[in-house]
Amino acid sequence: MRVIDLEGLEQQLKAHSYKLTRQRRAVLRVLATTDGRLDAARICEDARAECPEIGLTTVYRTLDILADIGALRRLHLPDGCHSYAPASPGHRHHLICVGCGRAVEFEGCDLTALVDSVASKTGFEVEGHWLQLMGRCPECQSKRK
Amino acid sequence: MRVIDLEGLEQQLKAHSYKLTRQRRAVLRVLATTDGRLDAARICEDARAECPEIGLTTVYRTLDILADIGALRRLHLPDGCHSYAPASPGHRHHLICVGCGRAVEFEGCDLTALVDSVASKTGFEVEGHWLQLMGRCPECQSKRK
DNA sequence: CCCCTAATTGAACATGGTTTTCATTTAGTA
DNA sequence: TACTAAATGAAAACCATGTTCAATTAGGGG
Repeated sequence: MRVIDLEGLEQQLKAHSYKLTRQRRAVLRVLATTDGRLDAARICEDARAECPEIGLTTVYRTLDILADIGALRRLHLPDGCHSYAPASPGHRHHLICVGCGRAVEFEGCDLTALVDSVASKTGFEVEGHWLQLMGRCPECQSKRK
Repeated sequence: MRVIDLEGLEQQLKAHSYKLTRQRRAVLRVLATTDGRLDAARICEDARAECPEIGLTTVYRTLDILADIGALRRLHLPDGCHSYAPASPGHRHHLICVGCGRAVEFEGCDLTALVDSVASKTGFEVEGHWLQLMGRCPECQSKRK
């Protein structure tokens, strides 16, 4: 199980002058300690272990905040949108397991050559890109036999 | 206005033994002749010029079929999912205008180095990737002044 | 340390896009 | 032309997400 920096997340919230409520703490803990697929409903369910009265509404609100301040990235999966994965600062992308939904960050994509060539061919101003790798994590590979 | 191969699309449907109905023809024509944003509601609206009785249900069903047989690709935009763009056979990606939603295909991404490096670092079997460029098309650039 | 106030919350309801249901129509074949 | 499975449209169901609003609470000022 991957553990990311729970305190760091709390600091980020405070830095943006958001209050640290029990509900938000619970959501952060789920994000910091899970490695599977994270949609709002699942996060809510897990968060109830620590904070039983939390509602879906609050989960959505918290996810929005975290995405705004860059602590979280929305993933778009083939079957739909809006799973979430914790995001480090900087330019990163995610590698997503098609078996279990686990998301791993990576960096070091270099698309400048591609972007330049496409921009000059089309006349577009390219403002950004969006890249995800899809694959199968080691656990799901062995489960498969 | 980009015009793609309408007859080709019809052939593809027949090749998969789908019937060529008036409704499907209308949807195909919209796909073949538009270059703007294509969500289901807009497609339905446009298709009514040729087939006034077509319903949204049928549009969704037709889009599903076309995505299944690879004639269409679902695009995921920042504000939501599920716009569609006609897809040529082969390995292509789309460059999408954040202003008007127009989508342009391109090819020639070469990610093998990246994929290999990420795969060996993470132990994942990488099965595929998904890349979209976001930018602003020439028209939307001039509109902006 | 406690009060105060603005921020936060949850329940219920609203919304919007997509899917399902089912009786009716139709494309393509015999 | 007749037949049959596929396709259709209207309506209803669905599901994820957003909004409203009265009640609660975090955290700074006193």
